[in-house]
Amino acid sequence: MKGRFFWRYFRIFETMSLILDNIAKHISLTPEEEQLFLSKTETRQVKAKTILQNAGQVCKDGYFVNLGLLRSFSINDNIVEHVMSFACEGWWISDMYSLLSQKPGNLFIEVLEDAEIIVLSKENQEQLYLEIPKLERFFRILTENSLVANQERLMDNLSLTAEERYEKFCKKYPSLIQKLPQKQMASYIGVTPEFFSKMKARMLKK
Amino acid sequence: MKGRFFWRYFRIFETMSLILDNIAKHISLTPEEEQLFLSKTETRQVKAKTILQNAGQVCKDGYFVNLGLLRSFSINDNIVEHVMSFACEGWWISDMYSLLSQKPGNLFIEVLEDAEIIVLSKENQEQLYLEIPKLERFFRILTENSLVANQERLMDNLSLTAEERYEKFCKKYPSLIQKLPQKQMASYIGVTPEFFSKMKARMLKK
DNA sequence: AACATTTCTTAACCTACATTAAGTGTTCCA
DNA sequence: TGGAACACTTAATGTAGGTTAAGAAATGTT
Repeated sequence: MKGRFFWRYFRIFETMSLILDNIAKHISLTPEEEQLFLSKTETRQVKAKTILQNAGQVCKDGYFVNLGLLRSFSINDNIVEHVMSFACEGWWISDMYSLLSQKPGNLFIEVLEDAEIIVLSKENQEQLYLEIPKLERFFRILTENSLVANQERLMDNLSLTAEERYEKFCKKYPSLIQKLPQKQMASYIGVTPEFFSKMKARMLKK
Repeated sequence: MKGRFFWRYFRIFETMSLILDNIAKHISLTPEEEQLFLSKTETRQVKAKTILQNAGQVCKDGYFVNLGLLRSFSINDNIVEHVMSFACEGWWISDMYSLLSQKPGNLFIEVLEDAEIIVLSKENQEQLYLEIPKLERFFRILTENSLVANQERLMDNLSLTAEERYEKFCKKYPSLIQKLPQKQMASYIGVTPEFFSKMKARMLKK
């Protein structure tokens, strides 16, 4: 049992710097600023299948993933799910629309694999902007990269076949393919699980 | 002929403040900072059909539209065009991927209607970030809003029919519908001009 | 180990949208 | 002002991907 605790805290210690490394890639903070940043966050262990955010509610937090796997998705006509994004180690995830507008959102955020996440509340984020203005730059760059990725995905959906989108997805996120159930991938590239299955069989024949 | 010049300069004078108003919605600049900002930009008159940015080239500038109408689009297999975005009065437009990465882009930027634009080069933008750090916040917010709009469009493409996407587009950009040729709208919502035409006829019958 | 739940596969049939092609306005500019 | 280029329409035919349904694997839970 001791071992368990050891590993748990070791892991937290180890992953604690992941988010700081992430930030350091774009701006440089002093050790004091780093501590201030961390003090405004909360690290949380969450189990698979936990719903962190429900559609219809106002989103209060952004999440940074230390370990594990999350997804955000919307539900259509109470039936069909559409994956907006996945987030694994080192990625941020949130319902940006709701977080920014503070209006009820359309997205669910769900834990796909037991995860350790860092929670940054909207409130604390705003405070941090005032206390460490450099963070404006960091989140600007983060958002810019998100936007570019999203624009590419949009154009891909308009111009590529499902097969081409799948191949692109595999190249772009090789680590995710191992972890993801097929239906999640199908939803992300924008086809039904049935068609996805057929498509994969067809691709194997070549 | 005198009249022409008068109106031309009157218009520039008048629209000059559009971009400042735009900025003032999110951050407040001192008059000096406003002048500094403007001094880093260049106002340009461009005629319809001008191509401001070519795919395959590195994008050096962002454009703010004072007057007129622009679009960005990519071309598939040298045949099919897909509209990424439109920009009319008060909107920014650029090839974000290329502008940020400084790698050759995939987008064309074309003037659809004679326009007056404000050009902000990447270089000057970076300088302005250093001289007026508040601008980080402004462009962060701008990018955030872009991201949210783009995410919604992506989900709409995954979950709505062409008819529903068209209706949404009409509600969201009523002023654009008047100006845009149908084929541009068709391309934006992601269908062929032929299908778009058929769809409109079908919708009228109801 | 055994049951329930979820995921994946296969197959028959269906539909939203694409393609091709031909014809009819419009716009523009020499 | 006339014709070339472009924008829009209509219609026949084609197809990528959806729907429904049923069974087989895999996974989780007790």
